[in-house]
Amino acid sequence: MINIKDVAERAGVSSSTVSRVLTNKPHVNVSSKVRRKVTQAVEELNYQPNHSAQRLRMAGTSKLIGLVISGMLNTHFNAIIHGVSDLAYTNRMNIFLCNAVGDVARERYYMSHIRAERAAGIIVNPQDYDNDGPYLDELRQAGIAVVLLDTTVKGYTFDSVTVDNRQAAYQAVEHLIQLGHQRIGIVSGRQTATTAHERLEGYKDALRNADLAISNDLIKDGQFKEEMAYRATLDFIDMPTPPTALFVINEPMTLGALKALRERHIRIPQDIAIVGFDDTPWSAHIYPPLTTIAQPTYALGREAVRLLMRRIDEPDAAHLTVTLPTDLIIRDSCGAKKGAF
Amino acid sequence: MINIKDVAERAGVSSSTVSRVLTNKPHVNVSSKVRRKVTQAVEELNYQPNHSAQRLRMAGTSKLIGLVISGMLNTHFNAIIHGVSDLAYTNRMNIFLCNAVGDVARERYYMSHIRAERAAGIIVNPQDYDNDGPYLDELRQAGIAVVLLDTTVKGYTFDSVTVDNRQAAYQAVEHLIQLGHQRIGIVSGRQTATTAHERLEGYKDALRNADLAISNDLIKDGQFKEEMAYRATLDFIDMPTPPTALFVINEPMTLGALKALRERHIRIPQDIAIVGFDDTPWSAHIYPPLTTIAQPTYALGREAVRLLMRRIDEPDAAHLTVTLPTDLIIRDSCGAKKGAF
DNA sequence: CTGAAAGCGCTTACAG
DNA sequence: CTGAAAGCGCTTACAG
Repeated sequence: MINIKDVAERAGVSSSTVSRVLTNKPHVNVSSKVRRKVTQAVEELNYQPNHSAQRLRMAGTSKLIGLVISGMLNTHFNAIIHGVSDLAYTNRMNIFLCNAVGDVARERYYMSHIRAERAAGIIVNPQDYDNDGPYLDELRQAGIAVVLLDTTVKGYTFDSVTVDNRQAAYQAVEHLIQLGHQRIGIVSGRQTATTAHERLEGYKDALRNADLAISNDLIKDGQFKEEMAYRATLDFIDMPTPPTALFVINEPMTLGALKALRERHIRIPQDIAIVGFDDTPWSAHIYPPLTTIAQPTYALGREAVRLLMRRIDEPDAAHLTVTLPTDLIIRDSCGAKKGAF
Repeated sequence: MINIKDVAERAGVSSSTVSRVLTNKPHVNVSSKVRRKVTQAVEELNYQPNHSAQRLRMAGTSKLIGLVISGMLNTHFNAIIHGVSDLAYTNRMNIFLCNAVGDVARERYYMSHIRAERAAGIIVNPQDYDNDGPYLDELRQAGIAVVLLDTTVKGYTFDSVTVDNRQAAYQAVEHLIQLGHQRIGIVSGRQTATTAHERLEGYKDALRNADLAISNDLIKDGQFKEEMAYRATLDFIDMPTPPTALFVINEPMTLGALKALRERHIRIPQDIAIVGFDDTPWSAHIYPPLTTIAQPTYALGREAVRLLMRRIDEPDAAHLTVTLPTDLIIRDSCGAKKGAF
């Protein structure tokens, strides 16, 4: 592996000079003759500066960012990664992808890795509202910019990018109520995630607002997982008086609910209406086309990077929360297009 | 940001000693008293060794791997990333995620970044069969282990993990032929990707084997993109004698084809049968449920890491190609379940 | 068992 | 305009 000294030797200059032409700063002058010799040597040797050495030398100018997400099997996060990677590329920042897979210990491991790498920043979808705060604050203390994605964290304020989950859920459930549903079940997620908590609150708001009772029988925890939602849905079906509509608060769980309904030959929306959360390219093609809350996923990813760049530039700027709009996409699974119940 | 010297000072030892207890190598001895003092100081100061410095010092022992994929909006790659990230985590390797987005220049940028980071290895889905070889060989010369994913590269041999694309395509098209189809269109991809090339060859094999003519009218390039496939499908529909069946060779393009068919109210499979490539959790829920070739995506990701670890350990081992099996999942879009034409 | 010293590959004041 | 030297934070022979 060739280094700056090799280049210097080949070009017949000092390594200081090589560095100068390569870093190419506005106010340092190098004669064009020397510049040419160096450039040529770099090309001939196919020299590539060692980023580790550069980072070591220039502490605090890292071009690395950590992206910690809680799962890959979810179009929501996939699209966020897409948005993050695009704007990161524009800024020539490089991404450590950290897939926590819903495992808090693994999330912690990744956080410490990001610190050990002296990344400039971290974009994270915290999994543990109650306990992640101190860990993230530690990163911040260590000079790493922190931006939260989707969820927030107890006791600490960070820049964050999210949607109004409560309002979005309210809108979804209100829509079902307007279609005449009175018994609406919700397949919710881990309440340690603020997204799940807020979506559940939005569900309750909508019921309250319509003077409908809030019944614990109609609230089931699918833990954001397909399999758990599958079982929760079966439980709903097996109730003496099953709900006439279901609100399922993420994509994998919507798949689980659909699976359960299919197996039991429950017709959608005639027997049970469904509204999901998160739109995917497939949503329009399923049977029946899925009514769902769409999040601006790609934009969420981009905004996260934007906030991060700002925080890196101005570590002491006021904290910002960017809230992006959601969209209730009405298709057929809610029954709206076939008339109210 | 605190460093090893701070720890040494606090513990009242030299930084050599701190390093010794932290690296914790089998045959170096540190008295348990000193060990305790160091451990305590590390905890009190919440010290985290600087990975860049470690890498610089211990050249050739990087724990970083680059993962270069050609797109994020594709369940295939998402699941591969999942597999890669899981096994990487097991090996405590960390991932630079590089989303080339179908852009060769961006792919090249990422390759040079990975080299500049002195990563231990790179797992890459090369986009350009004709020209990527020399770039990847350069990485290899620089001591970076290379594993190819899905596609290969002209003129150079690397470890690679893939499926038998030609055979898989053959099976898909043969299935359509057995159902009575004689005019089978293919929505193919960039021929600079070996996957696309091989799938097209498999398509031709199946036609030839059934003594059916290979017509260029029935071969359209969707460039692996939804929008292009949408247009290609419209073109198919508008032919004087449209095909009675379509083979679409990846997920985004299948979405595009479905969209075109829906818009024109073409019934599947009665008017046109469809077989896709790549299974997703949604495939079973669409209307009609999609017949498709499923790839073992998660396993592909894991195998790629396995090959990479092997190559890192034994840089001069013989090159390996791991070929994983695909599965033709017969649902309804091919018409098999409703009887042959 | 422990410490002082060298060196990994860079960048950047400091001289000239 | 260019070079010699120091130093970023580590690890590891080398002494003792």
